Amino acid sequence: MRFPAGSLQFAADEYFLTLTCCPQSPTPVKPKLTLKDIARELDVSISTVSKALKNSEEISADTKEKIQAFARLYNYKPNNIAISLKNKRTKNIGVIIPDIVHHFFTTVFRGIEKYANQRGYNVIVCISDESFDREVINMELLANGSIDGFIMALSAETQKRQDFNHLREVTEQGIPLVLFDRVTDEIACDKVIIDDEAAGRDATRRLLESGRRRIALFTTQSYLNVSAKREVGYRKALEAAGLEADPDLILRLPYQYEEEQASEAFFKSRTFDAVLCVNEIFAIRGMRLAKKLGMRVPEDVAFIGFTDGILSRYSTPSLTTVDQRGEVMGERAAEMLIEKVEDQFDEANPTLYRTEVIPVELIERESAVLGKPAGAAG
Amino acid sequence: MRFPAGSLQFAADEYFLTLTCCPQSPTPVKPKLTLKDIARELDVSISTVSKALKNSEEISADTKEKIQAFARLYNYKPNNIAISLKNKRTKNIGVIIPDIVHHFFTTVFRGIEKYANQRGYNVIVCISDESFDREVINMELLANGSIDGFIMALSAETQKRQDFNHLREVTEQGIPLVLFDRVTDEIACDKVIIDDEAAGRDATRRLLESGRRRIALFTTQSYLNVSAKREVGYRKALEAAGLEADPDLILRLPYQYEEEQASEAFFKSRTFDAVLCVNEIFAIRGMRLAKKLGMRVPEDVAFIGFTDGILSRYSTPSLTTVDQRGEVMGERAAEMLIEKVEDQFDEANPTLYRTEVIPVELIERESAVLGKPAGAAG
DNA sequence: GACTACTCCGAAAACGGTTTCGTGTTAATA
DNA sequence: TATTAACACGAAACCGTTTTCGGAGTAGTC
Repeated sequence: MRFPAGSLQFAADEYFLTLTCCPQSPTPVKPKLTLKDIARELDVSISTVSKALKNSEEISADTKEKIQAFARLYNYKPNNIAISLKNKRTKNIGVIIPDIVHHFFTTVFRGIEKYANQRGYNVIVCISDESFDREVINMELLANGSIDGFIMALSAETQKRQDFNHLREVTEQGIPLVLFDRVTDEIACDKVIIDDEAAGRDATRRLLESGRRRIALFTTQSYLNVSAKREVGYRKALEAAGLEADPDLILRLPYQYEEEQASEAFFKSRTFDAVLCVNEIFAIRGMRLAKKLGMRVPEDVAFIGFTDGILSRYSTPSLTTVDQRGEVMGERAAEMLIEKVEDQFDEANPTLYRTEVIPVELIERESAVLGKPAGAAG
Repeated sequence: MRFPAGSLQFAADEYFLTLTCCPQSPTPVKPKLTLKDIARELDVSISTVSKALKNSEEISADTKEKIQAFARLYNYKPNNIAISLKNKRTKNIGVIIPDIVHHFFTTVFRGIEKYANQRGYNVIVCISDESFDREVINMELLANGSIDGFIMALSAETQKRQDFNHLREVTEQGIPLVLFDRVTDEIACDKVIIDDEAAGRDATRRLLESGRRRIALFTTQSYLNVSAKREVGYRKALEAAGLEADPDLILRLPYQYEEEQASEAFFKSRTFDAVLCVNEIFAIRGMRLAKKLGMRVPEDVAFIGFTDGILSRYSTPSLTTVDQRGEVMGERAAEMLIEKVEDQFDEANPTLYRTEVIPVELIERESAVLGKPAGAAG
């Protein structure tokens, strides 16, 4: 069956009689149309079809119209995979994060997805689950052509091991990489972070300014570099106020702890009037425990956390917290990555690697009443 | 530069001297090795290399060893895109969800990612953001070869419109589809759901059994079919207890509401001793308001929510809630999808579509003390 | 009538693999 | 010594695009 050349009418049924192959699925499948199919039906060459569909000057108006009409009628869509192979770019970006249930990563992810999607990119996610091996495996898998670039935050285990060969390999292959939040100096690439030290310092300073004097710190094991930096800021703020950091007031908890023994003992054996927590959950659990032990929040003890998640907003009292601006981080990371990716295809412009610091914001709620910041010296 | 045939030693530096092209990036890039490169270096044909690397019987032990050693040394990894094009399968699955920040979807997603990854599949996520258009656009984009199948939950707007042509198109093309949670009868495909009606009924019954008599319902606009089903269950439980559902005790809130006026008015003008909420946030906000208005939870008013998220666990009082088993749903959805995908490549076995109902679990915490379930008639 | 110029289109290579089939070489067999 | 089978490998098609290049046909010019 052939269509008369020049005719612009096609009978849909007829056409699919030729294409529909043996119905093997519950519903007979319409196989996807290819350039070859169109070329065959319209008695032209594949190259002509390809050019006509991109409105090339090379093709006559008549032929273009005919081909375009046919393509539209049968809803032709080019095969992404073939285009990827040909162009050596996939319009996919790989995202590797330690955990998706953690609110902060979720918001970063949303920022990435939002921006990438808007630029016509898709996002392939892998969750390392804080495991070095899964991070490596997933990266290697994706690096073999599936993606144009990576955005990632290092797993806890990777940070503990300080082994970054998988990252090095990827960058050496010329695959753009953007690290966010959990980054390392060992790898030269674009980075998006917040100034954790400044955030820790400012939060502590605001507590001091509001009259608190004995400020405790609830933090994680120190190999998580963001926690370590927040602790440095905490110490600096105390020093600046002429106070000494009391090691007794620092409680180091496992990243995901369940029992409350350690913290309860801590509460009972120390006196303090404020707590800085390196994340939301530590803060919520701390507040709960404080209330259980008869302290009032914020009157007796004030709490400041990190991560403006759902818990901060809805807890009672609601949590004063450092908003890490996850969504903004995600958007910026995606923007930096896509810029690098698209530069690759232009020319050789040796743009240097940048580290962007996203300004954080202290959101004041009920768990710590701070008043106006004093002496906001840059 | 050639390697002496039969030699198993290769000098890495030498080799890359030939491959390294003009250093155009900050660090000179090592281009990825292809079969062609190996063939050229080892003076064999591309087909021989391909076969040797898959340990084909056709190739002599000597040659295989030589080729495999070379490939290992230079860390050859086949190009995923090329394989996808050839095999017409990508080992990617597309996931389209309305929202990633919502805890329930996050856990489902984790279940999907976990199972898929374990089976060697990657996950491409698109967020519809509850928008019909974004759902359609993303689906069409991915359907053109990027993925082997879809897992999705319908956006709110899609459910409101009842327009499912984009789903129909995809299934007609023979692309496997699994719907979860927010599903529709209009489309024939695999589905994974919980029995929302039974969950609503059982939660209500348990409240009745614990002595509550005036049970309110906090729900969303009714076009979200899961909410509607939970409401049906709620009504049936009341009927079964010989009570009538009081329309005055049903509060319908916008899906994402901010002001608390409506709810506060509701609290002040009605008397009730329990509340069933169709999600976690409604419950948390309800409890907060109740406490603010001087009611004790659970003594004066008990709360049961849906979704066992982070809020349920950490709120004060912690929330008694229906665990929707997001992770299990995700795993099962992925399992069903991959089964369908891989069946396609075997033979034509017209497996019918299944709807799997994941049993839910009522997690009893502080906000509603229920005691043992009475008369657990199946 | 020969030359050029332009229009319109097709052949073919390329992307990086897989796979079928054919073929040259060697060794075993009659 | 001729026949055959097994072995080891290569040529080529294929997946679905893009793109370069060349060529056929027509028209215009002198």
